[in-house]
Amino acid sequence: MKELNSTAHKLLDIAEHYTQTQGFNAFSYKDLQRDVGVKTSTIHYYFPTKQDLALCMTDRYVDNFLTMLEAIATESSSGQEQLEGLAKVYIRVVSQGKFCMCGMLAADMSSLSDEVNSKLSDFFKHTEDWIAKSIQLGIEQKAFSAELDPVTSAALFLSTLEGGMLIARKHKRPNYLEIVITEVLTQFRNR
Amino acid sequence: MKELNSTAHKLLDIAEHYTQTQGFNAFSYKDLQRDVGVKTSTIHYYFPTKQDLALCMTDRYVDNFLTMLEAIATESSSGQEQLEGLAKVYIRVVSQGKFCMCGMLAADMSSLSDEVNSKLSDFFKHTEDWIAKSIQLGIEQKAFSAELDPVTSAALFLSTLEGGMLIARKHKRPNYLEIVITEVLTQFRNR
DNA sequence: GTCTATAGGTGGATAGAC
DNA sequence: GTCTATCCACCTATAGAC
Repeated sequence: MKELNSTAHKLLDIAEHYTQTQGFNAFSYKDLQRDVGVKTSTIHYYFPTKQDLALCMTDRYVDNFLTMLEAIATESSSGQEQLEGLAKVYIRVVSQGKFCMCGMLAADMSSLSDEVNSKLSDFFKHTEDWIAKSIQLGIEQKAFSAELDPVTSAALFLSTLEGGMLIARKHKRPNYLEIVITEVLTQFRNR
Repeated sequence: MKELNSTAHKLLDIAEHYTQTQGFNAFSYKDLQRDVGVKTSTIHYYFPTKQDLALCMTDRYVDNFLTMLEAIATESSSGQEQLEGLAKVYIRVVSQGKFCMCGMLAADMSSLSDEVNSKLSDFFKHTEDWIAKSIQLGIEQKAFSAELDPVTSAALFLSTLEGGMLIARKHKRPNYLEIVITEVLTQFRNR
């Protein structure tokens, strides 16, 4: 990833916020101009096309997200607590009325370049791999059922996060996501 | 719901297709003009604003969906088979490269009127109620664990469908959705 | 690096003839 | 009910001055 100056980062911040709250096709360079205080021509200086913006935004987001996953895994040595740590992040996002940025871009995938789409697929794969490791750890620690297949269960957990988030946001009820996560974790323990 | 003539239905068909494949903000009246073969002014005759289009589209979709749910419940007297029947529908949709129309509109909720948003919330609530009934039935039939809470598990199942669909479509791998559904149903049996 | 100015296209939407 | 013609606001994007 390139080095970006403060203006570029502010632009990405706002673009990311719009993407998570409204979708990639629901904001314009004019919106960024209003919110950041630089003209649209300046925005084009940093991100010549909106596809470039999407690419940088995705790069930065995925980078930060993967760093955060590492931090959660370092902070907690319990597989179950790692999943709960990840869940907490999703719950906080939805309580701000936002959706997962990559989830939103996945919905808007037809508007995005192959390059961005490929990075989105990687995002889901990496996150799933991280979840699978935590589940594997949880099984070894006897917190989760030995019957679980870590890979399949990781797909289920991630699907639950994304889908629960989509519906919780629609209902404006962050607690909805909390409930479905609690339920899937309970089933991981008792299967 | 109003009675709509053949042209209006064709327009809704195409609008629905665009919504499920690209999102509500990613198609225009010009796209409908090209695909249906009537001028944009004619489309405005049927749907004066794009919000009106969204409303009619949602009404028709939800109507058809709830009818389909009734049909599935009638066809199959097994709770587990009812859930599998619903799952099959979602798998077919994702195998066509589409997302759940209400799921997509839920992502685009900031662009939609309160009326449409309220209908979307109802869609998820009704579908969840239907799922809860099937789970309750499955418990009575000893197919699902007696430990399950039907309401909570229904929220989990619906979240899994929506999230699994979002990710499966991103990966262009309908089988992904099939796997997560199989997993959640397995956990319903063994909890 | 940020600006003014503007091009060229597309968005949703309307008036009025047939 | 469908058309032609058109409006105007907005969109992404560029040229060129500072």
